Amino acid sequence: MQPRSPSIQECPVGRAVETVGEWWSILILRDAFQGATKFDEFAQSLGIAPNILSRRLAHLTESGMFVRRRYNERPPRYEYVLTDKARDFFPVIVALLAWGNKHLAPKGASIVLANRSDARPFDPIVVDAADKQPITLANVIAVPGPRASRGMRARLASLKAMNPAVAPAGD
Amino acid sequence: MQPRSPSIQECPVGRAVETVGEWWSILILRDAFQGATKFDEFAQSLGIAPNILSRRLAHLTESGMFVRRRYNERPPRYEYVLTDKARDFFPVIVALLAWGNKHLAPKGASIVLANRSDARPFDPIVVDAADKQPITLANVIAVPGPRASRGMRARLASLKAMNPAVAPAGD
DNA sequence: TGAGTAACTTGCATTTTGCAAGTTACTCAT
DNA sequence: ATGAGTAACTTGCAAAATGCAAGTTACTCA
Repeated sequence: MQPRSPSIQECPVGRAVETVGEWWSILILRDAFQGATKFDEFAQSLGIAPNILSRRLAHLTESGMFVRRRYNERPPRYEYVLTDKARDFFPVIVALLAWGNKHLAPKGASIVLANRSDARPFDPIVVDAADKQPITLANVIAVPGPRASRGMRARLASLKAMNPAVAPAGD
Repeated sequence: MQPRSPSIQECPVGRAVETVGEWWSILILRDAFQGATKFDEFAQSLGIAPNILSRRLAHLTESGMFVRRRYNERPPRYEYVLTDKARDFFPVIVALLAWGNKHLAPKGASIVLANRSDARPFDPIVVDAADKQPITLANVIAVPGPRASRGMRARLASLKAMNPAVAPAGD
C-alpha cells in the first residue's frame, strides 16, 4: 500500500486508493453500511483474523472513515461509527455492487438493492446531479481542476482521448 | 488476495473485490480509461515495476477486463484493450473520483470530469435508472436476489438496518 | 555492426498478510 | 470467592505478496 509516485498522489482516484484500496477495507465498509459496529461483528461476518481487522479498523479510523466510540465504561467496550466521509463513500459500494451483479453473478444475483419504502429493486447508474444525464466513457472528458499542477495539465492535455478502444467480450 | 470465506464469495461486492480489489488494478483501469493500451504506457504513467505490472495485466486479462491483442507481427508487440466488462466498470471509477475530490482534495481538485461536448463539469451521483431517484443509505435496503442461498437470506433478514449510526466529522 | 525500442522475466530482499494462541478487563451466576 | 463467559484486542511467527534492479528476447533501422 505504498505507491507514492507523484502522478498517483495528485489524482483523486490514487488518493482514494490509499484510504480504501485494500479489499478488506471495502468489505469492512460494506458491513458497516449494513449496520455492523462492533469488533466481533466485523470479525464474525468477514471471517477475518482479529489482528488484521484491528489494523484495518485503525487505518480506517486514522483516515477519518470511522470514529472509535466507547459505548460502555466498565468493562471498556468500543464501537466503530461511520463518519460523514464514510457515508459519502456509499455510492462507490453501490456502483461496485451493481457491477458485480451484472458481470460476476452469471446465474443470478444473491443480493440486490431495493427501495426501502416499496421494495422495488434499484438499477443503479451514475449521472450528473444537474441534468441527470448518464456519465459514460463516450460523453466524458477529464480536465484539470483548480489545483492541477503543471505536470498534471500537461498530462491531461496529451491524453489521446477519454474514449479508448474497447474489445467485445472476453467475458 | 485470498479471502475465500463463503459470506464474501456470495456477495457481489466480495466477488468484485477479487477481480479489482487491489489498488494497482484500479489505477491500471483508470489509465486504460484515459487511453493507455501499451505495457510501457502503463509502466511510465504509474511508476510501477514491470514485474508487478506484468502480473496485474495478466490477472486483469484472465478476469476478462482486458484482451491482449498483437498489434504488430514482427517484432511482436502487444496492446491491452478494454472489454465491455471493463467499460461497465467505469461508473465505479467515476464514483471513486467524485469521492476523492470531495474528501481528499481539501485545497481543490486536480482533475474533474466534464461534459465532452460543452466542457461543463459533471457532479456525479448514483441514481436509479428508472426514476432517477438518488440511491442513499436512507432509502435503500439490501434484499436477497433470485440466487441467494439460505444463509444469505438469513443474514439479510437479520440486518439491524441498512441505515447505520453515523458520526459527524472525523474528517 | 551496433544502437534503440517494446515487452517482458528472473533473482532476491523487504513488506504485508494471516493463523493460532494468549491477554486484559471486566460481569454475573453459583 | 471461584469459575465461566464476553468483548476487544495483542503477540509470535510462518507464508505470501510486493518491489527494485538487472537481464532477456526479438526485432528494426541507420
